[in-house]
Amino acid sequence: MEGTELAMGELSDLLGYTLKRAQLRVFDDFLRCVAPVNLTPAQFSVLILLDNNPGRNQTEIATTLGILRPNFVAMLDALESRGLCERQRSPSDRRSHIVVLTDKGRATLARAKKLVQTRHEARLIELVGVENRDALLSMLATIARDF
Amino acid sequence: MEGTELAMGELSDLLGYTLKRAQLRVFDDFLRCVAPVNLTPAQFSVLILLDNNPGRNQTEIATTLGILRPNFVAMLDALESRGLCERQRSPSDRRSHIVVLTDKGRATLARAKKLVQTRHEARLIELVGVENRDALLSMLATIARDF
DNA sequence: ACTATTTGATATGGTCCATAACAATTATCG
DNA sequence: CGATAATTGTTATGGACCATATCAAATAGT
Repeated sequence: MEGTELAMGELSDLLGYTLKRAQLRVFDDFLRCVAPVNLTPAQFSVLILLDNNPGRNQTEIATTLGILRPNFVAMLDALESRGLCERQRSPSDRRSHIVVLTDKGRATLARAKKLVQTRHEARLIELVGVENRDALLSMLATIARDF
Repeated sequence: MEGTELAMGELSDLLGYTLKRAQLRVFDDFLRCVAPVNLTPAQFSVLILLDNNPGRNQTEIATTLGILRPNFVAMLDALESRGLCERQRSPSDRRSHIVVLTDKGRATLARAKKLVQTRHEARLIELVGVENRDALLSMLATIARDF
C-alpha cells in the first residue's frame, strides 16, 4: 500500500483547475450554511432576482441567470410548490407569466441572506483577508464579464 | 417588449455567484483553445497527473482528482480508446491497473499544454493583469484547500 | 484457512444542461 | 382585415456529470 501523495504537476498553476476546485468548495459551504432554509445557490439567485425585479416574466428571469427557459419551469415549480413565489398572468400579454415573491418567499429570502452573510461570506472573507476580498471579487467579475 | 436590463441586486456582491460565472467562462474558453487536440478540462487534468505520477493505479489517479472510481472507468476507456494511455496489470498486485501515458499521449499532452499556455492562460493573465495573477491563483488555492 | 478489504467494473439514479417541438397568444405586414 | 411569423410557457428527450450499491477477482489480516 503506497501512502505517498501524488504530484499535482502543472495543475497547481492552472487557473481553471484551481478556480473549479474553489467553486466546488464554496458551493458546498453555501449549501451547509443555508441548509436551515433549504435553498440551493441557484434557488437563492432566483429569489434575489425576483425581489429586485418585480413584474418580470419567466423568460426574463431565467435568461439573466443563464438558465434556459425549459429548465426554468421545474425550478419555478419547486419554488412555487413551497409557497415562495407565484406565477401570475400578465394583463398586457396573456402568454407570459409574471413571477412574484410571496410574503413567505420574502421572509425566507431575508433569512437566507442573513445566513449567507453571517456564516458563509464572513468566513470566506476571513479566509482570504478583508483587504483582498474586493480585489478577488473584482477579478472574478472581470473574468465572468470580459473573458 | 421590455428592453430593460434586469437588476442583479446583491448577486453582484456574492463571491459564490461570481466565482461560478467566472468558472463557466474559463472552462468554455479552455474548450475552445484546446479544441485542436480535443481534450476536456477533466481529460487534460488526467493526462497531466499520469505524466507526473507514473506507476500509479486507477484509484490513486481518480481520487486525487476528486473523481469517484466508478466514474473514472468510462473516462479512462475514452482516453485509452484514443491511444493516449494504457492500462497495464501490476506485477505486485493483480487487482490494480497501472495507468501509463503512451507516446501519443505524451505528444498530445505537450500540444495541449502549449495551447493552454499560449492561448488560454495568456489571455486570462492579460485580462486580470500580470501583477495580479499570482495573487488570484493564491487566493483560489487557499479557498480550495482551507475553506 | 477463513474473513475482511481492496480494485476495477457494472448498473442505476439524480441533477444539470441543451435541443426540438407544441399550443396558445401576440406581432408583423402585405 | 387576414395570413404568416415570432414569442411564451411547457413537455419530452438526450447528454454530461456525480453518487451509491453491488459484484468478482485478488489480496491482506488474523
